[in-house]
Amino acid sequence: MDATPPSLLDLTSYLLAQTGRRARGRLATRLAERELRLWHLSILAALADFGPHAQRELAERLGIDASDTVRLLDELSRGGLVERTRSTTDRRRIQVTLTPAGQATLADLRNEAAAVQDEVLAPLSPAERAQLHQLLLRVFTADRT
Amino acid sequence: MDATPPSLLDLTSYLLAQTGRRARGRLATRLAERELRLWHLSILAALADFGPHAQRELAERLGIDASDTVRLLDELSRGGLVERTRSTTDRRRIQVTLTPAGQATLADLRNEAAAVQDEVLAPLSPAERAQLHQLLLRVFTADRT
DNA sequence: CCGATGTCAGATCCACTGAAATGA
DNA sequence: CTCATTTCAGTGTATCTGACATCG
Repeated sequence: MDATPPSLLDLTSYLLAQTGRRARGRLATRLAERELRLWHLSILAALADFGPHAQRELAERLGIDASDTVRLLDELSRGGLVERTRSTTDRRRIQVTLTPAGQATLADLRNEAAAVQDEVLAPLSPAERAQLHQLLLRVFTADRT
Repeated sequence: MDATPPSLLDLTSYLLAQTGRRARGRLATRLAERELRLWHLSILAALADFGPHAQRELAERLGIDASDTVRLLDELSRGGLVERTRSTTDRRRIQVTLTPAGQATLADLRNEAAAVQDEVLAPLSPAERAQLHQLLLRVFTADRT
């Protein structure tokens, strides 16, 4: 009596939304144990991958509202994971850099994410997971208008 | 300067969450023009696929909180899309049935959903879409604990 | 046990302020 | 050189959603 309506299962977009929601939820739960949320992970990853950013650049890259970025960085810097230093050339800008502690937690969080992924994708073989990944990647990148 | 961090793109769960969020958002936008939301579609679909439900059954089947179900049904019945009738055998239960108007809008919403899906999955060939659908379906059904 | 109401936390979005840079 | 405009960080807030707690 808890079967999902077949007409919804026929919609790929429904499956996408639901499975995405679950993956999101599971990862969020794990991050919550460290008092972090998904955006924190995204920010740390962006800093690790691309080096220091101005706050505005971070917001733009990740598609977060600038005002929310401020608050997320407040939390990260309170935990000592990032450092804010005012730019000398343009005193409006604030450069955000990843601290060693930030790098360490990022490595941790990546492990958590990998673990969640193993749970969620458990029913698929390694080859199928790779396939799914490639398909999603194409859908995702095409949509970056 | 707006590229997503590669270390996030490596996470299938990240792609899943993001593409899911977008699909969700797009569909929600379309439904909003009809003053409806995603859960409304789910409820109508469940009633069409499985016939009348008690409210509790609907909540369980769709994984919605029971308290939210009440409010969603309030809105649907205000629009004349569903009907609530108290069960004669168990007077605590309320049977929810789909009205003809509900069936009509459901058909409409399915078209909208199909259109959104075409947008989102545009970069994939028909064969690839089918592949993606199958993979997601397995992930989804396995997770119905 | 079921339907219904109230409420709370999280996320997203939007408007605004003040400081600093830029350009006519 | 001055004034208007734009850019940036930061604050405040409205809204929506999902989850929970409780009541009849």
